Amino acid sequence: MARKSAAPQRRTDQLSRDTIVAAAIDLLDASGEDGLTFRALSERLSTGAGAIYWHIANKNELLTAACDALIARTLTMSATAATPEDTIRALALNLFDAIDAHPWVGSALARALGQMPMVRILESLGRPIRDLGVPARDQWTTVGALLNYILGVGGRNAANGQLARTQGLDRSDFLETVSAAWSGLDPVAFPFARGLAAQVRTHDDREDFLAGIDLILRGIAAPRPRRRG
Amino acid sequence: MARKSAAPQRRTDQLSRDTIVAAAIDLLDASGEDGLTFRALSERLSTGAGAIYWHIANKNELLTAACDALIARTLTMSATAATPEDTIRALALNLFDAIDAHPWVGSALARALGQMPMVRILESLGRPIRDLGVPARDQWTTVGALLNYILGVGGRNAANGQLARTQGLDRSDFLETVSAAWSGLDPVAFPFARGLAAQVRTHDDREDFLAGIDLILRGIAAPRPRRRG
DNA sequence: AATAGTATGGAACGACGTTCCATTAGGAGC
DNA sequence: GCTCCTAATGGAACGTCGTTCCATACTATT
Repeated sequence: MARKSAAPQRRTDQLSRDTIVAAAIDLLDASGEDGLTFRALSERLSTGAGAIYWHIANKNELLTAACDALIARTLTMSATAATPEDTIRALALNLFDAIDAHPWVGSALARALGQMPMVRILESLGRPIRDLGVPARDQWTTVGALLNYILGVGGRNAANGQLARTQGLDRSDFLETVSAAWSGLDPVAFPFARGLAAQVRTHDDREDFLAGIDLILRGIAAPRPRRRG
Repeated sequence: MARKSAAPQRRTDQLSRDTIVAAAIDLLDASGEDGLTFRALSERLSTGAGAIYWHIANKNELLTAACDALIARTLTMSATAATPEDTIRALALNLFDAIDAHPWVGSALARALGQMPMVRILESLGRPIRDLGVPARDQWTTVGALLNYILGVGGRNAANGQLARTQGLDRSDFLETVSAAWSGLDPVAFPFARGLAAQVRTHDDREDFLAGIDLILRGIAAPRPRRRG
């Protein structure tokens, strides 16, 4: 007896949130931010968009979940080091490497404001910050400063990855272009940027990131000026 | 004599890049990042998408141009203050206020890597950093740290604005939700975040931002440890 | 066997960025 | 004056996206 349409073949294994998140991470790693679409996801999981939406509210939630899975994996690697400073340094470097390897994490983090992935990072930074002797009333701003710095670097890294993918030029080509552009800036209006053009070509992102962390750590250690009132 | 189709009525005034950028800024301010579409832009300028594309390469370039116009306007307001520290503080606060008033600038900045708006900020930070006595070899990382911190805050602000617009809840509602969520976290796994839940509700973004700038300034002023090698 | 709730796969909708194209105004050369 | 050429315009059309909808099929529970 003929049905109205051919019956769609059903899967035997159940689809699950974790399966979907794992597939999303694969897609993001393979094709960048733009690679995560419900069509590509459907094909990869041999299903339809509707089935995915049964487990996931929307794309943003999926992106945050993928980001959280990766951040959680990254943070569990970070053990405590000899000093609180070294713990923070190691933690920050682990995050940098993770974001560098998966640039989409940078932009996903920025959109996951008070949610799990950020909370995890906050928590991991919290203990060493307390161990540094930062008084309770300063802990909020201190961890915030570190977090914002890391987010800033992460966001830049995400933009870098996105640019490289869409423009099709690799990192050194891009840096060469920027360096040349800065060299050609008006020397009266932009003397400082002109002077930095050479470093655009030769700098090392990872070293610079760590130098920034060290700078902030020095700021944390420095005595605070007396408050007003 | 009848033509194939009604002749489209032509404008007498010329469309220009500046006109388009100005209209884009209006749309972004009025309706957020998602408010800038070529359809809305076409309607506002009483033209078609094709005419806009004659002056602008693509949406990303338009967004960067809008961002640059606003950043340029913001930075020209910033005069030099009594001390280099105060100059940096004033500059950073001007940027914060601009991003706070126009949240889309935060995410536009992140995507405009080596381009004009970033160069402008870099340049404005460069002079006071030199005046602080930062040696030439450290200026790159120093200005980078400040820039990344500002970008991080900007990105968070952008996400905030986007969230508020799409979810339809205002800032205090959102903070209340986050604070409640953090209070409900597992006290064993997340003691630090739990302890910060109250501050989520009561903190002041602008003050915290300035506290972060001060922290970094203290780090800049602190003596650097001797290098290896 | 009947039913209710859970889960699936794919079609359809509306909106977006971008491309294409027919058309027009304005000036240069004659 | 007229013709050409180019800069510019306005809107239709294309392909893709996130999301919604719905007919269908499994799986317990009665």
